[in-house]
Amino acid sequence: MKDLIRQRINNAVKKKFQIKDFECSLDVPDNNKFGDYSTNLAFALAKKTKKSPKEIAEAIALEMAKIKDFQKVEVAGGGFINFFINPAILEKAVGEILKAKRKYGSRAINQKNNKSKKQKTMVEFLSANPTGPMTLGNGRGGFSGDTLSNVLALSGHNIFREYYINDAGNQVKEVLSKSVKKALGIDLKIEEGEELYGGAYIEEIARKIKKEKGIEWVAKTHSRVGVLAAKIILQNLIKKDVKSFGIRYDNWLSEESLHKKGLLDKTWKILIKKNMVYEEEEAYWLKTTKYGDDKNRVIKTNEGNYTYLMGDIALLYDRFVLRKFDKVIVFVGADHHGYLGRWYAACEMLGIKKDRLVIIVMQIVRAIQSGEEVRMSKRKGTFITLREVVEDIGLDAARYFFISRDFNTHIDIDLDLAKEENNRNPVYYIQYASARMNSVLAKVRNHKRRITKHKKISNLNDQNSKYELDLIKKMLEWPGLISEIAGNFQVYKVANYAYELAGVFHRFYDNCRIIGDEREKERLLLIRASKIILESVLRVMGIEAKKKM
RNA sequence: GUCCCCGUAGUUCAACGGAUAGAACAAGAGACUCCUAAGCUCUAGAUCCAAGUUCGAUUCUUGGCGGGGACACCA
Repeated sequence: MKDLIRQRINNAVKKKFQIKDFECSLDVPDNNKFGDYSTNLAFALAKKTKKSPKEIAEAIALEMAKIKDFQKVEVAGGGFINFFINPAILEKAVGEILKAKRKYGSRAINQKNNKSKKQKTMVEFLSANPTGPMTLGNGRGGFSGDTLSNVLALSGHNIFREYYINDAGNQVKEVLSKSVKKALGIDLKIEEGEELYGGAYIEEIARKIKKEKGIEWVAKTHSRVGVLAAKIILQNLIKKDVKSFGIRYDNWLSEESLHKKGLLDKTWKILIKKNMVYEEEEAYWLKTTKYGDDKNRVIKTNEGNYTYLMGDIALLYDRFVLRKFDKVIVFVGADHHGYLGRWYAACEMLGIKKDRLVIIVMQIVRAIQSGEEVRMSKRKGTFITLREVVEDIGLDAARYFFISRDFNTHIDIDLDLAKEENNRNPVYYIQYASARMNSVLAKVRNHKRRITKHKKISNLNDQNSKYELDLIKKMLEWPGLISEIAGNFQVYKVANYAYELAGVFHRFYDNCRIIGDEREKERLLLIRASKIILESVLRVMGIEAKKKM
């Protein structure tokens, strides 16, 4: 719909002012008195043409009013052009929804003739360290990453979901090892200031390892204790939760596997060859400042070990060069924002255009309980697991909560309040709309056994169908929203849209009698269409479309 | 000290640089002989401060103030 109008605008501007290149907005105004769509193009063109916005707007409006897609084209507010869509167009659009069903809005429908290859896109999200259960904060990346993947898939990307397991570093090989040993009462040196993982889960894992391998093995083994513990955590805690939260992955990639394949050595040689490494104070440094980083980074320590950065670079090499992804999107927490510089620099060193790497930085999630922040620390064993929260408030509510917030905003969750106020979670408002749709359709099925088959809705006009029109217009925003989010990654807009869609549906439902009304046929079609859209939206968010409540 | 994010009704969140700053919850009022009242309708209530950019700034720039996070030869 939007594309269509934009095209019409371009034609009109070309005809009237001979201008091809210009930018202007095309929005759905908040207030429907300003039409179904609105543009500011007259302001944009005012400078170029040296005419007043009003003059320009009137000329364009006059031209566009000739097109029968519009019922009315108006100039208002000193130069805005407001378009009122002809209801006949809306009738047709509903037919398209009913025909396309769950594919409505996907690229397959929008661009049938586009044979260009799908973009091969990787989304890495969650990637919680295998040193403990997933915490509350992991919910943000987990659910948003999952949702973004769904949106991108719908918009025509070839999506590959990957979880990166940090199983090769100190945290696992040293800290986790020691933590397990300590839990088993094995004597070991703990340096001052060194913090180990604690809490019940460590004890449980320690017992399990002891049972499997024997205490002797644990006592005389070093890093492999941690590696084993990480494996157990990944298997018994993380993968299990991920599955029950409805999150899917195409691949679980272990950092250790990159080491074993010799990818770090290989990437190291490439960097040496490109003269990107220098030696100073017995360590090796990477010249990341050459590509915009604020300082150079150590890449091999004076003890001869690669730093974590080397692993990241090998990972970039693996994803872009070996596995040939066109684009890689990575979700990271705000505590990693300082790494962006070196990652982008590394990309350029490897000859990878840096816009192929998209890093989404999510702000921190904090938990408040009894008025105080709960400091999450796997080491102290004080943390709130994502599982606890999901069990408390339910998966749908938890998903909605995390998905519905912009990544740039900080989230404080008051746990007491969250439980108490859970029944006010917007997700129920949305699911209630779904339940109402299903309920009406079920009733019709029972009485008449068959829902009318024809797919055309007619006789729409402003007088008798304000609520119907509002519903249709909202439905038609869905395809545009998918492509918008595929471009700007603002996943929270899906959640907002779901809420708005439910809202126009509730108002329609309350104001328009369906069964027994003279417009019954039309309204049933509307319900079927809105069910298609709402279910599509909920599917993207991984939230159940309830049939009953 | 340097860097990143945030500051909007009492509270939680919206608003590609656009028109009268939207919702929800909390407060107050209203409507069911009819498809689910977890819904609908109405009332009251907000842009942290100061300059700048321009037809127009919650949005962009600069400087404050306030909150959060990051600044390792750890990961």
